[in-house]
Amino acid sequence: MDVFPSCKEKVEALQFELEHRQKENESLRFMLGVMTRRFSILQAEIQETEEHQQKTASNLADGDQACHEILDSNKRARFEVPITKASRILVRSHSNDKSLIVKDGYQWRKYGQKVTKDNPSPRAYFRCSMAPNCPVKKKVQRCVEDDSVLVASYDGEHNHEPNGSHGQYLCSPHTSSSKISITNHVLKCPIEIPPLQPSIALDLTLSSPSNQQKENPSKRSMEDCGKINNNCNKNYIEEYVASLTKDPTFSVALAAAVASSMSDLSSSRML
DNA sequence: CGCCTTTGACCCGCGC
DNA sequence: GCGCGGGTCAAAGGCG
Repeated sequence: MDVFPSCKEKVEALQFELEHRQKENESLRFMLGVMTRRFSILQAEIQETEEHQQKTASNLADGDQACHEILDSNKRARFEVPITKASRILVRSHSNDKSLIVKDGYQWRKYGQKVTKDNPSPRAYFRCSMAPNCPVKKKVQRCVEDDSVLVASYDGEHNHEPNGSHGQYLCSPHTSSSKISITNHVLKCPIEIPPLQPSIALDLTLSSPSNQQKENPSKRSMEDCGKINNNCNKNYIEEYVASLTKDPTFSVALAAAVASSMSDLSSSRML
C-alpha cells in the first residue's frame, strides 16, 4: 500500500534529522547558559574590584597625581600595571610582609633606604635596572595611616618596554599554581584571578538544561548559587553527559566538549 | 662570577 | 654658618 515509499523514507529521515538537531540545539543552549553564567560571575567580580579600587584610591591618594592601584590582599587579587610616566601607585600588601617591593612590570635596582621624619617605616629608593640608559627612579614607603599599603612614587618615564613582555611579567612570590593567570593585552598587564569562590559557583543542578534557559542568569543571586550541593551537581553532570554519549544520534565530539566544559566548571567550584 | 641588597657615609638644598 | 632631612654613593656581603 506504499504508494510513496520514497516519500515515507524521506519523512523518517527528516524526523531523524530533526530530533538530532533538537538534541544538539538543547546541548548547545545548555552550554550557552553555562557560559553566560560564568561570564556574569566574572563581570560581577570585575565590577567589585573596580569599585574597591575607586574607594581605596579616593581614600588614600592625595591630590592630582595619577594613581594606579595594585591589590594583593588576602583575596590574592592582583594586577600589575607598567608605569610609563611620573605617577604614584598604592599597593595593598600583607601587613606582616616587611618587604618594600612593588611589582610593576619593570625591573628595579635598590640603591638606598632611609627612615624619614614623617614616617616610621623606611623609604626604599630604586632605579631602573636599565640605568643609566633609563633614568626612571621610584621611592617606596609604607603608608603612615595603614602599614598594609605601600606607596610608590615614580620619577621619569621608561624609554623601553617592561621587562619580560608578552605575558612574562614578574609574578608575585605568593603566586600559587591554583590561581589563574591571564594577560590583559590591552593594558599589557597580567591579571591573576582568584579561584571561583563556592559562594559564586555556577548553578547546574536546579533544573534541566531546558529549564535553565528560562532563568535570567544575571538576575540570580550569588548566594542562591552558593546553596547548590556539590554532589548533586556532580551527579547531574554525569547523568547528562551519559545520556548524551549513549544517544547514537548525538555527536560524540560534542558530548566530549560538554563533558569537558562541565568538568572545568565543576573543578572551578572545588577550588 | 655577576647581580642584587644592605647600610653607613656623604652630599646638598633649605630654613633659621 | 649651622643643623636638619632627603637623596645618593659605594663597599661589603649574600645568593644563585
